[in-house]
Amino acid sequence: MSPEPISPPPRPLPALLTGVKLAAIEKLHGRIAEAGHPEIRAGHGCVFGFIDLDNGSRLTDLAAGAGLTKQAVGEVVAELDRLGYVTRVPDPQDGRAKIIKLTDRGLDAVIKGRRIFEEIEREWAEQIGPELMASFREAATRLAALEGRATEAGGRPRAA
Amino acid sequence: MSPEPISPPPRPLPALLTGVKLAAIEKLHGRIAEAGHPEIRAGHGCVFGFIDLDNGSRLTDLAAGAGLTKQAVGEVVAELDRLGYVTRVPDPQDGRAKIIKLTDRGLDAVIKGRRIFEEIEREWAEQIGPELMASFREAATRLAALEGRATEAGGRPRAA
DNA sequence: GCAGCATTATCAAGCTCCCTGACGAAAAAG
DNA sequence: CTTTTTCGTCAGGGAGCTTGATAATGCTGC
Repeated sequence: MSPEPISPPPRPLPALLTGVKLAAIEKLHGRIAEAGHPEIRAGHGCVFGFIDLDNGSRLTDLAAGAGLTKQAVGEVVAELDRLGYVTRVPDPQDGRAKIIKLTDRGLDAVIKGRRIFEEIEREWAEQIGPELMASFREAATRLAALEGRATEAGGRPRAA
Repeated sequence: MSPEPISPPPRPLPALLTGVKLAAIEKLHGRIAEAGHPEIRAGHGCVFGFIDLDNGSRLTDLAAGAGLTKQAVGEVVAELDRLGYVTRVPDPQDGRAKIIKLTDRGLDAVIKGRRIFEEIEREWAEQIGPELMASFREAATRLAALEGRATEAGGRPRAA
């Protein structure tokens, strides 16, 4: 008797999700570069994804939202400041804090980024059907909520 | 008049997928540790996920499958060797190559890992409904295929 | 049979991203 | 006023992956 081959492997779900996620991020950055913001990298999402568009945010709040440390987000903010996407102004209410606010350029990038996300989802919906795409989004939302990872922050930094 | 608030943000799909993926990986590693393999880390997937269970694989093939460089995978293989999950034997057909083969312990880990993945999917199906879960998987599969990322490898390492 | 090129695995160095730890300044609590 | 907490930042480190270089071996054409 042969050693009873154990293959074939089932498709691991995490691998599929990684593929989809990477594809989305690739598309986003390609198009956002074309749209006039070639310097934006994936790592900037911890700021763009959580900043208050109207009033700005404090570093601590950005870090909590993204589920990263203040140091990590602080470095990203410093870079975005250098690139002209955000400014840091002292908080008039609190001498320790600084308010991180989007510049016009930064706001433009965020708005375009959101539009591109919607665009990508629309394209995918055309390819696999709107109902399936809607199910995909709903399932992802519910599973993420189930596991206590509503947005992308779990609570503590990188809580593995 | 106020500056016309632009919020609220839509839920970004990549963030949701990241959450789901992280949750799955967390669960997997927690349970695989309980199942007798506490040393296994997420990074080991580039070997366990692509190795030929029956005949073993060459480093080059593992790297190609995982979409990483041979150096990166080589380091993981060295660690798994140290831990007793794989062995490296010279390829009788090719003096340059070595065949990386799972030990009994390694095979046990892979099989248990697969079972746990199935288990997690089953649990999720109970929580959100089998039809929705099936749709989720189907959509993920088709989207990953669409974007040329069938498994998790895109071709070249980290092709961003 | 041998020269030239491709391929295998590995060594070395570096980069990116994120963490822990420690700190001065300011606010909040007592 | 003193103590404790919070805010942002500086410093250092580690994990994970990259590019570059190298020795040994295989393959192909002559």
